[in-house]
Amino acid sequence: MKSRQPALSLAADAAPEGAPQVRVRVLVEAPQHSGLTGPLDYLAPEALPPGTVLRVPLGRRIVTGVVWDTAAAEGEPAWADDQLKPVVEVLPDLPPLPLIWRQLVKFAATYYQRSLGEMAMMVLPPELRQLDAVQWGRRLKRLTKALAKPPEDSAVPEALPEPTPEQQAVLAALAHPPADAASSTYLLWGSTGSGKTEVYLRQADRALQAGGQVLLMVPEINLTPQLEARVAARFAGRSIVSLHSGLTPAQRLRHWMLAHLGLADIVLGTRLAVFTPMPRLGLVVVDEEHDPSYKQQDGARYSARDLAVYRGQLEKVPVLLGSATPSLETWFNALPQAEGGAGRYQRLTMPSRVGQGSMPRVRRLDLSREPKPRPGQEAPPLAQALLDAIGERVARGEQSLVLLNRRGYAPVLQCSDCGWKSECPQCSAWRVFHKVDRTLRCHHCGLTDRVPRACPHCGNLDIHPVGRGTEKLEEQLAAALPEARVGRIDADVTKLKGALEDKLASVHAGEVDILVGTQMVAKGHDFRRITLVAAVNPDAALFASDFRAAERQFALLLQAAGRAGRDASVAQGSEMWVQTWHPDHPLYSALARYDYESFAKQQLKERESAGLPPYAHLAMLRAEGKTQEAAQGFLEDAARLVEELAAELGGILLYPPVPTAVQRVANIERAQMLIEAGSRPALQRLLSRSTERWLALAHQHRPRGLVRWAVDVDPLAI
DNA sequence: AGCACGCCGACT
DNA sequence: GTCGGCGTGCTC
Repeated sequence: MKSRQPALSLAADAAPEGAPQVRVRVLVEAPQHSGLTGPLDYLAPEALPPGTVLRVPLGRRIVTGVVWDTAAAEGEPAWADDQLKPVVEVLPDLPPLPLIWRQLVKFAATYYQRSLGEMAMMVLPPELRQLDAVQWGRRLKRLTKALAKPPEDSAVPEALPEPTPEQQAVLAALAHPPADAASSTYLLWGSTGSGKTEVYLRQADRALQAGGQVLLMVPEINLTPQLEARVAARFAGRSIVSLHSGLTPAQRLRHWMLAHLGLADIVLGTRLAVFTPMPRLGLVVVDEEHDPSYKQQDGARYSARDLAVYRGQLEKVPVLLGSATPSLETWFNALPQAEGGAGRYQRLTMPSRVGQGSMPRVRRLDLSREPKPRPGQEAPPLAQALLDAIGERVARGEQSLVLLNRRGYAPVLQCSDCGWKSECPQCSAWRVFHKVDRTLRCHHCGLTDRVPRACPHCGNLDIHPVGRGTEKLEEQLAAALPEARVGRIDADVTKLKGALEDKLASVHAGEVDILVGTQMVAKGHDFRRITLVAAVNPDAALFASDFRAAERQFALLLQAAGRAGRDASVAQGSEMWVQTWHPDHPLYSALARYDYESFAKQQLKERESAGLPPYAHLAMLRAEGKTQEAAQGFLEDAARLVEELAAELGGILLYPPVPTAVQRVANIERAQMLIEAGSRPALQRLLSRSTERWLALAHQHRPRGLVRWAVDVDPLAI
């Protein structure tokens, strides 16, 4: 039996004569609602430099922490020495996290309204937070032993392609930035296939030659194996590490440590890599900077692209943002002031495709002119003309890519007699019919059941699918074009490890004539033999309530179009088909001309008149509760609590709370309240003064059924 | 978040 | 009589 003593004497007893004397302030993992927002005081036997990673007692456990600073902030009530617990141990031979890392963490915590401790610990490799000093020592020993082995140096450096005139111009501009440049953040605006990657690689080479490290960020690493391969081939003699959530915890720790020690030359990673300490950082590249995956969608909702820009300024190193369809924020920042933009970034342009490849011709297919199917007759899977065009390509041995952004066989199942629909019992959403395994699956909470034989409501045997997803499209195409080999790639196929690679390999090997897929296939993959891309149902985005839907859709369609015609020999006849009820919509006409610039101009005009980003700054206060009233009740009180402050700051609008698009997920009701501000500083001031009040308010609302709440700064969707 | 304490229902 | 449900509160 363990005898327990009062905590105070425990600390005093544990400290031997003359031992721990120095106070250190330590960040530990402590979520916002814990009330522990700043660093905690501990005693150490000697002064520990800021950034030191150590283990400290917290309550009844021992946790990992980071030394933040040494002096207590003024005005903060300091704890008495005899109330402090001693530091347990320091992780040996782990260099302190550098000043810039701490500045970045501080900025991110402040900007995204999270506690310092949460932010700091969240951006360290999860494995590091688990290890004590002994375990850490063992890991480090293994790491150094592996490094002692001489690197195999068998790689033959590949012959460099001659840069195109456009690439040369961009590289020259990067090499000689104007002396009066406002910043060293660049937007590399280059059409799909214009050779942006070659610019990244050459610029990376320059940074490496100058003794620097390179941080190369990509949206999703498993979707861009080709980039990884190219980097590896180009820099064969260099140490390249990857950082993303798909690594094992041990790998991730090892790669992070190599970067931190300055032993890795290139870090290729997803959004979490933006926080990797790199002592010799010389260049940051953010590929496909418009991609929504750069925004973290839970916990601390940071934008890795925006933090990369901030980090570049901190480190005084150039940041290269690359895209064919930049986010409107970035576009606005790169637009010269003379053209109504912010003129913050320097814009570099590469309009042409490398080699003889050209973008496919865009054909808008007007669905309103299609013959209506006779009653009782099922509509063809695609408009006849499109079906014919695909058929011709099958006959010629060319490949087609058909995009439909909906997984499963049918989005809902319905009873023809009583009208029952396959509603999810836990969410305000339909459960999707998956024919492959005959299940009904909720795409929000994951609830899965076998498809019922008969209607669960009235017993009728005739329950039928309504609408269609990729599974059904695959089936329909196979039936309509029996001579074609049809394949499918979506999140369901990819769930199995290695399945994506297998599937892609079979497409590349020419074993598939028609590839059906969701948006994930439109990203990144370099398909040489595809000469037709078709978007089957892209109209939904035209009228979505989300103000970013059009921007996203334009990027997606253009990216999809970029999948076709990569090979000069087939580029001539390649086509991008758009099946639409609104062929004259400005989005499609801009797409048909590959005119991002005028699309962006028109979108910016709309954003300006609607008071939306980049002309306004948004934050979303989100709440989850046991009932919708609980969630909305909190938001109403939250608004009331700060409306005076908002009025004082000026230019701030607090919108009424509303249920979220999918109101209930896993039996939790969700609501949100939009906050709009004319300036970023005003929004920041409001939020920083509000979060502490909301914290206390949330406490009062807990018994009333509030479950969770959070602030989302610069939300992607509203 | 963990992890305790604390006060009410069904079991060896 | 105890095991255990999760409500409330604290962690330098």
